[in-house]
Amino acid sequence: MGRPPCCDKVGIKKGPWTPEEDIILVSYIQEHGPGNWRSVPINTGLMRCSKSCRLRWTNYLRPGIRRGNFTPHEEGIIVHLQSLLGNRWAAIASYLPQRTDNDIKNYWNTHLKKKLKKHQAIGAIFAPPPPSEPSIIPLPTTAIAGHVDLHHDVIGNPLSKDSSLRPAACSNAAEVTQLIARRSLFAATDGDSSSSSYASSMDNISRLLNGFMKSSPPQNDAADIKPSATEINPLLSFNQYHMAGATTLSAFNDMLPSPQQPALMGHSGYDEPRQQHQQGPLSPIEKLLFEEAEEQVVDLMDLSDGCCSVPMMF
DNA sequence: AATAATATCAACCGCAAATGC
DNA sequence: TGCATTTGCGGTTGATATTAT
Repeated sequence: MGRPPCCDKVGIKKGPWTPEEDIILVSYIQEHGPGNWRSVPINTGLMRCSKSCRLRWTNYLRPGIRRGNFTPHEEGIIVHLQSLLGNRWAAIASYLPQRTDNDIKNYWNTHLKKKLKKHQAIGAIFAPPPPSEPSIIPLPTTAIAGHVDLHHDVIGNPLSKDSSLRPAACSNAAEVTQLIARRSLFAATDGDSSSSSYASSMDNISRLLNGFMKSSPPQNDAADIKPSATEINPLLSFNQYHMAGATTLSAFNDMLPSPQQPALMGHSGYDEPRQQHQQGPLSPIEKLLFEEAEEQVVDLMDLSDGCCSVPMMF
C-alpha cells in the first residue's frame, strides 16, 4: 500500500509562486535553515506542499543561483557530462554549482538536444558516421550512486550579476526587494532592480540573502574557506584542460572540481545531513568508468573544443 | 493587427532511495 | 528487520512569451 501523494490535499495551492509566498518561505528558511520540508507549510501557513517549498527554494530562492543564458563553456560541460552520465541532471548540476538541475535539464531539452541533433546531421554529411547512439556510459548506479549522484548546495559568487536577465517585469523584482527591505528581513539590499519576470528575478532575493547566509553558523570548519576560481567555476577547469592541451578525458576529469570538495561544501552552511552523507571523493570505480569512457567521448571533445573559445557551432 | 505556431521554463507528478522508528 | 514517512530526482506538463504568417 503506497502512501498518498503529499500534494493531494484539498486546499493546496499550485502554480506560480507569488512574491509574498517567496518572502514567507525565505524568511522561514532564514530562521530555521532549509530541510525538514514537511514542517515548512505547517509552520509558515503556506498553502503549498512540502515538495513545492523545497523545489522553490532549491531552484529559485537558494543563494548563489545563476539564471539566464548558458555560456558556451557551460554548454560544453553539460554536453560532456551528459555523454558520460546520461540524464543524471543532479550529478551534472553538481559540476555547475551556480546552475540547478532543473535549469540544466530544461536547457538540454530545449537547446542542446537540438543543437546536437543538428550537429550530428551535419556530421553525417561531412564526416564519418558518428556512433549510432549517444555515448551514454551505463553507470552502475548501485556502485557509484553514492558518489556521483550528488546534489550539494554549493554557492558560487552570490554577488555576480546576471546580465542575461530579461528586461520584462522588472518591477516585480523591485517590488520584492522593497517588501523585503520593509520587513527588515535582510541586512543588505541590492540596488540592481532591473530584472526579469518574477520567477526569474529570484537571484535578487538570493543576493539579498547573502548577508543572512554569511551570518548563519557554518556547519563545518571549511565554510570560511574561499573557493578558488576553479572551484567556483568548473568551466575554468574545462578551459584549462584545453589550454593545457590535455588529450584524455581523465585529465579533464582530474581538473574538474570534485563536487564533494569540502571547501565548497557548507559554504552556505546549508548542507543537509543526507547530502553530506552522499558526498565523498570520486571512487576508484568511478574514475575507472570515466577513463573507460574516454574513447567514446572523443567526438564530443572535438565538439567541445570549439565551444570553449567560441560559441558552439552545431 | 490578429491569429497560429513554436519556444521556453517554472512547476507538478510519480517513483525510488534514504531515513527514522 | 520491516514498515512508514520524508526527501530527492527525472520526466512531463502547461502557462506564458516570442516569432511567423
